[in-house]
Amino acid sequence: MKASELFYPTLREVPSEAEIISHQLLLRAGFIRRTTAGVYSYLPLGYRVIRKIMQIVREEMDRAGGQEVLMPIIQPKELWEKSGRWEVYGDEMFRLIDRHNRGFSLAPTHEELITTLVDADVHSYRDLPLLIYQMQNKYRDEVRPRFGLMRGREFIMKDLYSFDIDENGLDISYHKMYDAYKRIYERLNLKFRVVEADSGAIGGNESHEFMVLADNGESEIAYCENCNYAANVEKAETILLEQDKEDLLELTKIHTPGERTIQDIVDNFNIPAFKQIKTLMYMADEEVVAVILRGDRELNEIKLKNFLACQDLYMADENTVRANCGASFGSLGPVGLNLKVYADTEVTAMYNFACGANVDDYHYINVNVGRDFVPEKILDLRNVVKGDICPECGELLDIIRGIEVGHIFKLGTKYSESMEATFLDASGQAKPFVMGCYGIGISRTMAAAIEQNYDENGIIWPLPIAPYQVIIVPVNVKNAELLKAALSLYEELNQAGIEAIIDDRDERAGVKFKDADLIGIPIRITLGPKSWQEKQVEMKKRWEKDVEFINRDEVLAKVKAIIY
RNA sequence: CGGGGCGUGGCGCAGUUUGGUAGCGCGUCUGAUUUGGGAUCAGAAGGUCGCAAGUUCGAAUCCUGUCGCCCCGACCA
Repeated sequence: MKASELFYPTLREVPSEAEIISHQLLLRAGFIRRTTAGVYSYLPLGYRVIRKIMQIVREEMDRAGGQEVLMPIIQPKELWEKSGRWEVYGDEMFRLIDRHNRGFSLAPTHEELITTLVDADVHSYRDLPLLIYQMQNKYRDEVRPRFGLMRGREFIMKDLYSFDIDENGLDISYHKMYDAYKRIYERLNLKFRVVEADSGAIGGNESHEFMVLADNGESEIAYCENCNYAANVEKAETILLEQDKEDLLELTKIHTPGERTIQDIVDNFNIPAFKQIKTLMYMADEEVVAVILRGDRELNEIKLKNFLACQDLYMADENTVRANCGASFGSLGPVGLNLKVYADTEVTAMYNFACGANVDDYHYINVNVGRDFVPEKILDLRNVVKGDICPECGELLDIIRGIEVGHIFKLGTKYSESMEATFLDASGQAKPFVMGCYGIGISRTMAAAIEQNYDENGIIWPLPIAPYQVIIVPVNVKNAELLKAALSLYEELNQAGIEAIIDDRDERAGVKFKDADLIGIPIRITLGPKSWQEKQVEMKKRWEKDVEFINRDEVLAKVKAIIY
């Protein structure tokens, strides 16, 4: 491709809408343009990257036995009513109405449709297993789209759905996908980690997320260097260390006027946070419940929600709190509380701690579990932190950040049951398909690749997904001999199947270098007047600082050596 | 949905408090001089100031409404 003909409008300044690096660079380098909130056009360079990612994903899906299909994005309301998700999805789902006043969704995912589709034509266990996938736009009316491609309202996803006879079959399909996903991220040349995940609203039990590691990733990953344990902090567990027992002191109520936070009590009563208890009030559907944690811990709402198996979970407002406890936020505690109290496991290892007294401006000290109150249930409810104990091996956990680019679930029969999708097994019995679902955010992967690979000059594309592999820069196109030499080199690379750009624009060298760095082409070949007299060119790898002078005739071989 | 902010040429912004000929930098076009890390000089094009309805002799500026966008939070692949 000739740069003079390529549509890649680069920007010198950072558009004000872009907050994170991938968004800024994608805009500046002319890869994408915003159409409306959370919706983007992919320009030629951006779309090339998308296609490369798709191609790698496609090859690995096919290798694992997947079959690609294309399904509608516009889907009838009835489909979603059948599974119950017309309600469940709420405002997250784009909805539209046709001229006959019929309701439709812009599909956020395709479980309903694929299940219906397979059910219509697959009737026998002999036709299973079946692995069907699609790559296309999906829609989610995010409350707040942000971070460019990272959290769009329209995004490109690959989703594969597996249909099996039973749990054993699902295990096999699941592990095929697990392996395929690892291959994909290895081939994309991204640093990633596979983590145990909460399966969330989609349902099912086993679930893994594939995280591209990046310092400003949205997800936190707890991992163990020692044993490979890795889990999303939403899911990560830890082990309770045995504590020395203490003699139980007498429960005492103290006056704490104006003290509302854990930190207040730390500051003014010299009671460390780990000797206090934090009491949180939640509305679980219609029921008010209390949750207690060590004072310096954070509640993991997902763990709580999963345990309570409720539809809605949110923090109770002040009126509710006062009505149920007789005091406001700063003075809550489990003692004498007439509500179900769910206690984090760690609380059982605490003695003589402080907490609110359910009377404004009063706290208890020397509170003890069992003697002063009895929790409804003791369970793991907190977020793990750096330094917690690995649940697998007992070493210490660390926390790193990542971007979720892939997620695999075992769905079981959740959708096949609600959609009444069955096959006949060997004994002639109708059975629901046992399903799995396996997603990769294609457009998000593009953004994640940048978050992991950039410098102050721009993007540094991993070779497998770079829009072009080589950029040839004749320093001065008015120098006819130089331009001719550059063009001949360009032809040679093209013939050899190397994807190259030649920057034949009549621009100053500095401009060309800046643009080449910005768009992140991995290999730059520069032809300058001086070295060309020796028939030499300059080769620079985008991810390295120094340049190498090589003979013109070596270029193809050297480039191939880097690429393959 | 709660809180905060912004809509002025392609991009980044000033001008709005106190109404009076719409500005700056970058980019774009023309010419000259330049030519290895976003050149210099000279000239030029390009804006219904988000939209609508008001107040006024006069509105980017004041009032009302409306749309869009951004940030923080709750939510999420």
